[in-house]
Amino acid sequence: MQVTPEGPTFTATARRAQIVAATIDTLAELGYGQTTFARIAERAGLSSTRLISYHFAGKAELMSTVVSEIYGTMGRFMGERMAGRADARSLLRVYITALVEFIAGHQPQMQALMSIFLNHHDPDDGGRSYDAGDDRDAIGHVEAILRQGQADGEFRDFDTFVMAATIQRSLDGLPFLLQTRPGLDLDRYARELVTTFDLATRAPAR
Amino acid sequence: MQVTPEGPTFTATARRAQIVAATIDTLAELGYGQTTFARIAERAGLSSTRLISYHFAGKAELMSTVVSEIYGTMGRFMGERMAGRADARSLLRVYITALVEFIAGHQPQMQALMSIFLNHHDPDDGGRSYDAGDDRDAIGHVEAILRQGQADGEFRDFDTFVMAATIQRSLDGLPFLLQTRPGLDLDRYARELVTTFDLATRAPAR
Amino acid sequence: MQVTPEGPTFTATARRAQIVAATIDTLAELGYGQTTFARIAERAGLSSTRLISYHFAGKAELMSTVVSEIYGTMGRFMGERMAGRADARSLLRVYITALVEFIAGHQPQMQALMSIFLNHHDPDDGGRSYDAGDDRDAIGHVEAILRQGQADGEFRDFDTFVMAATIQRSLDGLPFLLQTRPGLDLDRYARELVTTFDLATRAPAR
Amino acid sequence: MQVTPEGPTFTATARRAQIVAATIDTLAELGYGQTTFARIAERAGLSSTRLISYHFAGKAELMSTVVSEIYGTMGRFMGERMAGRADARSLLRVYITALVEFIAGHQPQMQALMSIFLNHHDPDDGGRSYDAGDDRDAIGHVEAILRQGQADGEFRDFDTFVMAATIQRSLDGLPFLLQTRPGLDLDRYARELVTTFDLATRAPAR
DNA sequence: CATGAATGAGCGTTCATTCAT
DNA sequence: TATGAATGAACGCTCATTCAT
Repeated sequence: MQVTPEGPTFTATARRAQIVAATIDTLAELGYGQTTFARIAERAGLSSTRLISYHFAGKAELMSTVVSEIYGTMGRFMGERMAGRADARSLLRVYITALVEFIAGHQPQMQALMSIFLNHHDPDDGGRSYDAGDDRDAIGHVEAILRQGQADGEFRDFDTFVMAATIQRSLDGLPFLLQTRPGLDLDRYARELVTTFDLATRAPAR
Repeated sequence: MQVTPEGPTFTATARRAQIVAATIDTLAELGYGQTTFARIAERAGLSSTRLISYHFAGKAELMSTVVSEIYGTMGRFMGERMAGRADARSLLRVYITALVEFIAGHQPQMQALMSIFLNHHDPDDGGRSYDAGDDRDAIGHVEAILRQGQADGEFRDFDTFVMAATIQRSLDGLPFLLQTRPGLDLDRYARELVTTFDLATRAPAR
Repeated sequence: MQVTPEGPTFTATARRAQIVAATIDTLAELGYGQTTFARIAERAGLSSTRLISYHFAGKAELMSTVVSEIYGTMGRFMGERMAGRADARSLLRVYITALVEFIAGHQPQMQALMSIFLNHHDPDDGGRSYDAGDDRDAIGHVEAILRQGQADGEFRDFDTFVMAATIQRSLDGLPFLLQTRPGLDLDRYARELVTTFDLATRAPAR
Repeated sequence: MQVTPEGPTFTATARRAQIVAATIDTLAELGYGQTTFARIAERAGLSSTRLISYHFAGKAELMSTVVSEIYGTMGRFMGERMAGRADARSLLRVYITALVEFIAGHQPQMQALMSIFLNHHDPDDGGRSYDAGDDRDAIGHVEAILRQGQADGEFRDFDTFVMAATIQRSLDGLPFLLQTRPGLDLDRYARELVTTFDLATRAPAR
């Protein structure tokens, strides 16, 4: 007799993934305000919203699942790209280039994230949005690179927090730019950002 | 005999201003999704939501009034600060410094704007948000400065659109940063940005 | 010193007439349900609905004024046309012909009447509509003619109430017919009705 | 294995029927203007108006369901009664007799129909009421009988449209008459109408 | 005679969620 | 695992009317 380990069934996992995908599309297309269980169910081809309530404890859990899922994918992608880099200038260049590439390839996901960050106020969390917590991670990551560069003498002396926030913002803004300019040349965009922040960060020649 | 031109009464103007102010506060504090007539009325101390419907044709008109009001204030402020500047480096420096100052002094307004831009999809406008149209103006303004700098030989050869968007994003992000770090030194923040974008834009010494 | 007799001012009378006219147009065009003080005021070019409340005790009084006004006009018109007729066949013929003419010349008024009859339930009157009371008058008038015709031997023996109601309904229906068939030949319509009810009512030849 | 075709559940059908019935009663008793979801729910004994919104897409769908339902019942009734009749005089006689009987037995339904026709302006349909479309059907049906009678030489030469409209109006008016005279003898009413329109339509003896 | 301001009640509709299988 | 049925609360908005001048 075989002991089946406890855990979500295959079917359940698939359903959850399907619902998450439909939620991302709805968020990207209609915005947070219009993203209702009814519209998600319609897009996912579900017979009723009941299935969403069944698989997720509530709207909050659904949204945080969406966020986790996207961050997971992004984290794995970035980890692969940045592996084996050592010096800060390379790390920063690769960070920017890779993130532009990821964002370009995951536009709906990025728009979904933005929608959630700016709108989903969790009442149990004192009304705080996700933004504060989650975006700090990204900024922290960049800031670590910048600090290393300064320690190694590669970068000039600037406020690492301000610079990290500026870099992160320039990347986060890409989805909005793409909305206005769908034909934007992304390689060029990455190269321009790399050059801009290379000039802004590097230590002056002696 | 004086002909008094038709127009809104003093009382009406005051009420509208009061409602707009309460709307901005609510948007900043609770986000667009939670900004309902009931909550606005409560914050403004109105007896019922009916007074909002009385003074504004609908939620859309209220929101666009909020946007116009804030943009008006900001435009006047920036106009005063930038008057008399001629060279691009000065203009850019003053633009960044002044906008940081304005944003720091109008945090709720800025958060209200962001809330509206990202959530208020006008169904009559094909579901488009305000963002596309209005933010382009700000980017266009910065881009004009950058182009002038390149034409005058002050700035190096970069993509003015990408650079303008990057600068604008670094400024737009301030409210979020302040939310996380309320004690942020704004003078320093402005100085860091000025330095960063001065290094990133200026023509190399020959 | 002249003693001005008590009573409505000229201005007031004019305003009331203006409001009544706008009400009739609105009723005819949009139906009772859409006939609100706001829409009446708009059509009458009034600055606010307050003027209607000022001149009429309420919606009920406004509506009953509309009814009275139209019935007054119609009564005077019919009275003139039927004067001098003595025999029932002539009276019936003239009644039908004249009423068709009046209705054709007062379509908005007729549609307004229908709207009110079918929709304006007066809660103080036990929810009764105008219909019962007012339409009985018209039927009563026709019935009197029919009774006279039977007494004089001109008409055959039929139920005068049923016949009167049938005749009145055929006339009341004209506005709806005109709505569907704007080009309807009214002279022909009147002649057809006259023939129809002449055949239906007259005593058989001996 | 039996494939059960998709479709409304038994429970859902019952609920819809219950709501439709309550709607008809409310329309008949209070008129269209007072027929709100709240009053319908109250009459149907529903816990909230939400149940109506749950089973019908909106007020428009509810009203058109009411109309369809009544027309369906009426159509089936009339079809049965008129089956097997061939000559126009018989058809007309049966049509009048059967419709009087049906109307007498379905007074609330008839009043509900009238309420809807005269008040439910569909904004998506250019503000047109149901009246134009649906009542034309009834007139068209009668007109066909009249044309046949003329072609067969049974009826004299009259305008079939005017005559059909007159006949239909005399029948449609029955609910209002019954409101004023609840004790009206319906058999007699039908006989009087049959005689009236027989005299009015039949070809003169040669 | 006129009017701007204000109001409570009610409208149809949509929301996320729960109940009962 | 899935689903139809039901629900109370809240939404933006419109109603006729009243207040105060």
